Amino acid sequence: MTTTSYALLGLLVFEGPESDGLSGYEIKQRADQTLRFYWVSPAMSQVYVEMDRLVGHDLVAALDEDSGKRRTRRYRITQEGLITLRTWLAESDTGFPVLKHPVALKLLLGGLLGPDRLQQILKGYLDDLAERRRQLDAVLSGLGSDDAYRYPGLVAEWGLAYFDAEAEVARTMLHRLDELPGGRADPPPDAPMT
Amino acid sequence: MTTTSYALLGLLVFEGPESDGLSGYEIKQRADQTLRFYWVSPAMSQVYVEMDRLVGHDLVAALDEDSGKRRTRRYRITQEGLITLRTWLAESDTGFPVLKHPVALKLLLGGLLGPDRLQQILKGYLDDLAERRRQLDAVLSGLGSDDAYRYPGLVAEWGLAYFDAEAEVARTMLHRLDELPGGRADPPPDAPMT
DNA sequence: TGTAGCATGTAAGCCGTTACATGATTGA
DNA sequence: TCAATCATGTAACGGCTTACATGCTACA
Repeated sequence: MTTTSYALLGLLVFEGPESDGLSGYEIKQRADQTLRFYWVSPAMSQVYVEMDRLVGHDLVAALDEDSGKRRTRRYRITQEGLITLRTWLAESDTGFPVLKHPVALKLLLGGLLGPDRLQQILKGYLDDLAERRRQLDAVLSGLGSDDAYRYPGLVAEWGLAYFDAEAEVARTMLHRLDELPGGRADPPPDAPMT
Repeated sequence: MTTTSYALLGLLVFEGPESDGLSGYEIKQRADQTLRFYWVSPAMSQVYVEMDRLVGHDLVAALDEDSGKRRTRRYRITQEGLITLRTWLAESDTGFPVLKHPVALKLLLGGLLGPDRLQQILKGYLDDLAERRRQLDAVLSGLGSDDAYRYPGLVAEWGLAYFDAEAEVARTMLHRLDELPGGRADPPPDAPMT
């Protein structure tokens, strides 16, 4: 059982006991709306693999629904799944976040690129951030004020704050690069780091 | 060639042309000091695998140094490596950062845990953040004011700003959880999300 | 003399992706 | 009727980790 397994298991919690559950397809959609922003949204194929595993551990119950010629397998969390999830939440070691930040990586090697190009990259990042922020904001609005989505709401706010903080830092870096000497020109291809 | 390959290749740039280069062991140490904070620090074994690959592409030159009975293989970036790296920096699609945030994930499922335990987790996160911040601050101090480390310095400042922003959000969440109704008590094990 | 640090690698295996394969249903 | 969406899966493979294996060197 990986963290991703628990994350997907967690998505099923929000359906409540009287729901039919979610299809793999729907699980993927929920993951795209929530998990994507601070964990990962696993590939469609991986969702099915995880569900098989969870069913194997009796943490999830699968029910096939045949309507016409099409089979839809719906997944619900079991009592055991709920207990296991709660135990994991309370007792597992909560690791430190892992960040893979290609913009920071390129900034590190800025000496090879020069402030100009670096600023282009940072501007691109600002655009991407604005786009993501919009998406997450839409998700937050979609949650409504329902008590059941109180915690997801908090997480979404966390995400928005993170995007805002990143945008501010990126803008700061943009200005810092202006002040840098040796800017405005490409270094020759054999120049060492300056 | 993965992003991690380029990241490790990038570490060699800072050695300059008149250096002997770095041993795999030293590369790992540099990665622990810098890459760790915004990319990954690959396992020792992976460092050697990556170096083999880079040497295979002629982006890195390896030189064995036999002192006594011990062999140390030192790696330097080649001209071709420098050009390839610069091209990658300028032309590769700079993806959006990927964040794996177990604290946010647990907060999402806060309904199963109750504000109390959640606050413990957030406090633990604040401790971890303070520790990381100290480490990164030490790295930044170690860089000195050498021009060669100007960009690494900027990245380190980015990291510090990120840690500070995270700490602030975590503290905000801590207070929000106080205001939440239904706190201060564990939900019964069969309670649905509240 | 023994332990921490320096130094290099191989093997097994997990997690997850992309590519592939198949087909039903809905609506323009 | 065609495309988008719903729906489920298998196969191949890549990237990375952990565990394992080996040995030197400096120093307390």
